[in-house]
Amino acid sequence: MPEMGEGESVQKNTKSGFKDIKVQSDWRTDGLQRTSSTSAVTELSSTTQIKSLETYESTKTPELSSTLASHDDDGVTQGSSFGADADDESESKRRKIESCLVETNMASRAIREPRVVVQIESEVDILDDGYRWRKYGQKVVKGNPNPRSYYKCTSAGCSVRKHVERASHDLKYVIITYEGKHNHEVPAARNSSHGNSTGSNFSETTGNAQLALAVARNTNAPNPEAQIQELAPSFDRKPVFNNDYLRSNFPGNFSNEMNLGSSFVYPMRFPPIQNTMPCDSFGFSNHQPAAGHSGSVASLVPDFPRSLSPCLQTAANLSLARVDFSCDGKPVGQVQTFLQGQQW
DNA sequence: CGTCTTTGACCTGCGC
DNA sequence: GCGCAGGTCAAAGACG
Repeated sequence: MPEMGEGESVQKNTKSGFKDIKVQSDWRTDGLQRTSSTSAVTELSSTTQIKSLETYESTKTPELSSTLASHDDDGVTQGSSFGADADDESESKRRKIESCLVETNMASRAIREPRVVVQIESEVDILDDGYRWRKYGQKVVKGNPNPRSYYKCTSAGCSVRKHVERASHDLKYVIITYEGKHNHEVPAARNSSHGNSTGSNFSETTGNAQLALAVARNTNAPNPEAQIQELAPSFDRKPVFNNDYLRSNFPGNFSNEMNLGSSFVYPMRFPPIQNTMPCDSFGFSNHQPAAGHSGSVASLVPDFPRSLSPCLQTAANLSLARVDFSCDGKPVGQVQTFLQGQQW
């Protein structure tokens, strides 16, 4: 299968010297076959499903986000396909899938597992996102010579899972897919199972990866409504930066409106750190304990773990596909339309 | 000893 | 029904 440029389903910023982080959130219907993001997006824009979506959009209900976000991520998840499968998908199949997007998603939203896909340029496969994970399996997936690792959150009662794999199209990238939502705080004593998470020793790429992971975190919720509700306070957390990491670099304020299913990609640039910038510059408040988030970019996004802050001194680009951050200030860098013609 | 990784086997869904 | 592929289980071993 031809490797497609990573570009469609997951926007990629290619500024030299910048690390790219892509986040793609998704709620999917269990068992629903999915097309690649690319195809799904394309199709949605021209089908009646869109109308339904738009209707929801007008009310800006959580359902909209979840529904729209349902465009797949499998193309991303499977590095080999990365959206390239779009051409391979039969029209009928795609339509079948699309037809399910709204109805099924709506009907089964409660049981749907939220999914967030993150593509990170990282030299290491094992990235610390603040939570503790237990590896429970590894599998070589078709089209990707690199094995996919499966992890579960080790916290009791937390069923969040993630799988990590190298993108077949570019080994520099790690694709992480999160499923589920953590029902607990970031472990206070974070001896991550993912090792190299001691903060300051992170490589640049690792650091960016951490950021991306954190971005992905909590962008998934069993119930979009619940998610949004949760996200709101999360953004208000006050960051405590022990290591002067990137806190002031964040280009804008994340508001309480984090719409998964955004049709935009926000390339977020992380210029050299400026330690003098107050946390409030990001719109963070103090109502959240800093513990567990110190020295981290965690505060930039919901529940950002403290350990995720590494080395963003060097600039980084964040492309948050389908993760809508409403910023007081406009995102640094251009806002790219992810789903042309779609506005939700 | 507790935690985590490894890895082969098993389960399940889907397409033919 | 069969085979394939993805996902999960669980025993065994490694490690601190």
